[in-house]
This record gives sequence, C-alpha cells and structure tokens, in this order.
Amino acid sequence: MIRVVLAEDQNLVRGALAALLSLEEDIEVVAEAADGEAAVAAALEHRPDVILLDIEMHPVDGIEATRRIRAALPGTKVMILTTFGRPGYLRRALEAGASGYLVKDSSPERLADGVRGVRAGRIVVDPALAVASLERGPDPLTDRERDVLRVAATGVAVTEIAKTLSLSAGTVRNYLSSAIAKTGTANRMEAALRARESGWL
Amino acid sequence: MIRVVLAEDQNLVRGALAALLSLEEDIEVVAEAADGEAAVAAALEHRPDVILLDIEMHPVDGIEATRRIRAALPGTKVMILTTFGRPGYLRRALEAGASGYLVKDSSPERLADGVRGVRAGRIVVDPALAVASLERGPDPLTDRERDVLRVAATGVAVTEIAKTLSLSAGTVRNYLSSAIAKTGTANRMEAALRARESGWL
DNA sequence: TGATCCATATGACAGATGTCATATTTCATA
DNA sequence: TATGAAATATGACATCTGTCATATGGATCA
Repeated sequence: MIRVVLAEDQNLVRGALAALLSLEEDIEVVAEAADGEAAVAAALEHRPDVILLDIEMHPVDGIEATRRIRAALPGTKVMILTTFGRPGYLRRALEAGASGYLVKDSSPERLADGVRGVRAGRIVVDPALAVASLERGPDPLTDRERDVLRVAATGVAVTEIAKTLSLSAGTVRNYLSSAIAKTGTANRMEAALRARESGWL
Repeated sequence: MIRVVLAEDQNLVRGALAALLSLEEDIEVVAEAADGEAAVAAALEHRPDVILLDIEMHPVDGIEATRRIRAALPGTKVMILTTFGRPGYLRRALEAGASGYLVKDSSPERLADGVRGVRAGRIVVDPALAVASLERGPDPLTDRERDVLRVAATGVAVTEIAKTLSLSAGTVRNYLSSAIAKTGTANRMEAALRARESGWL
C-alpha cells in the first residue's frame, strides 16, 4: 500500500483528486492539506511514502514545502502537481528535491503511475516540459530584478515600485531596464509576463 | 438518477471530478468533454439533466457553451464550475442561462448538493459572490474599450495595439484613456488587470 | 427630428518610461 | 588580494503614455 498525503488549495479539486486516487487498489490518501504549511505538518505526522504538492498555494507554496519536507523526511518522495508547465518551476522543483512533476492536463492514469514511479525511486517528468526547461536555460535575473518585476507586474508606476521596495526611482528604472534587456522584450510588462511564463517569478 | 455531462479542459481535474461525482448514489456522469464545442455535442447526444461547465476552455468557453446548450435544450440545467469568482463571469453566466455557479474552492459536498439543487429548479450561487456582483455593478466598458484592453494586457505598445485592431494610434490612446477613467485606475495595465478581475474581459 | 452615445480621428502638452554613462560599496571567489 | 558581480544611486536624453479639446459619421431612441 502506498501512503499518500495530498496538498492542493482548491477544496473541490483536492477532494476530487482524493476520490480519484482512492479508486486505485494500492494507493491510500492518509491526509489532505490546503497549503504548504499544513502539508509539512501532515507529512511529519503521517510519514507518507509520497506527498503530492500543488505549487500555487499561499502563504507557503509547493516549492518551499518540498524543501522543508525533503530536509525533515529524506525518505518521503515529493511529486509536484500543478496547472502550469513552466520550465523554471520544473527546475526549481527538482532543485528543491522533488522526484516528480506532473501538469494537471495529464491523463488520470499518469497520476497513479507517477505516484508508483516516484515511490519506486524514479524521477517522473513530462518529457516535453523537460526539453522546454533545457531550451529556456536558467533564470538570468538577479534577485532585485525579480523583486522589481514582481511589483511591476501589478501595473503600478515606478515611484510606487520604489516606495514598496525602499529604493530610489532611478534604481528601479535601472533594474527594469536590465530585466527588459535580459528577457529580450520591449517594456516592463512584456518582461514581467515573459518571466512569469518562464517560471522565474 | 441525475444524469450529468462534465466539461473541463484539464484532463486530471476532469477525471478527478468524475470520480468524485461517481461516489454519489444518485448521480451518474454519462459523458465528459474537454472544451465547449465537445460539451454541446455531448449534451445533444446524451440529453443530460445537468451539464457542468468550466468557463476557461478553448476555443469555445463555458459561457458560450451555456448559450448554445440553453438554446438547443431548454430542459437541461447548466451549472458553471470555475476557478475564478469574478462578478462579471457570474453575471454573464446567468444572462447566458446558467442555473448555478460554483467556484472550485467550494467544498466537495456543495458540488453534489448544487447539482441536485439546479436539477430541482433552484438557482445555486455562492452568496458572497452574488453580493460582490451587485456591488461591482455592470460592465461600464464599450466593446472597443474591451478590445483595446485585451490587447494591452499582453504588454505591447500602442502602435502594436493599433496595428492589431486596425485603428490609428491616437484612437487607441483615446480608448485606453477612457477605460482607465472608467475603471478608476492610473494606467492601462491597472485598467486591464482590474477589468480582468471583474470578469469584464 | 433632435439628443445622445459610440467609433474613429487629429493635434498639443505634461509627465512617465527606457537607455546610457558613470560612480560607490559590498561580497564572493579565483 | 585583485577581479568581478550585484546593489544602489544620479543626471541627461529621446521616446512613449495619458489627457484634453475638437471633429465627423453612424446608430438609437424619445
């Protein structure tokens, strides 16, 4: 029997995935969690074989939860399950110690097979996404460029970004300029959108 | 027995929801679809009591599918099931003829209860969302303002927007200016984000 | 048949944005 | 320890953006 903890922030989807996994003879969902914090707690309490983590959870996301779980329970395998096939997400998930990465567009059979795969020690990754990750290359942005882009993505003006990050307006424009150059885009918004789609934010 | 057709574009979520609904004694999922087009076809073929529709599907979305299904099969009840609790979505869904609107953050029990509710002729809507919809008021944007905002949301410059929509650059700036005024925001990007969050795009 | 709104357009102006050159400080690393 | 990268800052310049006044033609509606 493979014991699984399931972490996903949308109640309905979480319940549905639990129902789906419960149809498998050899898989048992021993706990559910709605965010990263609760996922770590559930992992510590139940010591599952595999933990399924969504990435987009607040306040603690699936990547950070992966890091904490791998540190505390090296024997537990982590499988990421997310809507977004973003190269940067995959890279960060693997660096954080995940053994698997599935997008929610995968077929239901692949989920159960994936759980069995990581349990057996394999790395389970969508091949197309792995290729995209290599093609895109690593994140070229510095920490501050990322910070500035993240705030810029909300549409606020330079002076607002500067206030938010306690920087001078000129410095913010410098970071935006270099982020725009590195992403090969024409303005802050395209840079932010591109960085997001690459999984860098 | 309540016969249900389920339309949702993410395979894994669709399969999981089907598994969840199948746990109910009185509900039977008679067909699944991955987009609006297929949903309409499945509805015509299977004549279900209730059809569950995600909104975010391509190329035909859940709102458009609702319209077509209501026109062809007035007896079939439509329930929208979406990630986004956007007031404008709710309004448009009801105008298109939907009987229910649930966000994916709802509890699993509410899904089955909701299906029974719309089957019984009730309108099933999250009360908080209904209030938000009334507070926000109807979409104040003109067709062209919406068009321009949609393109602007991709981050491109005015000349690009103008080229895309076959307008002069000045006209585009006029529309952007009035959209910014109507949304009470400070620039095109905030206007686009706000319009999107309101469900106007 | 006016009144009003929408779609479209132009010109002018002030302010915001993106680029570039340049500079200091800190930190890691060869 | 010297080198380089990152974080931070300023000033200057050209271009882009948002606003406003104004105009025309079509649609709708009382």
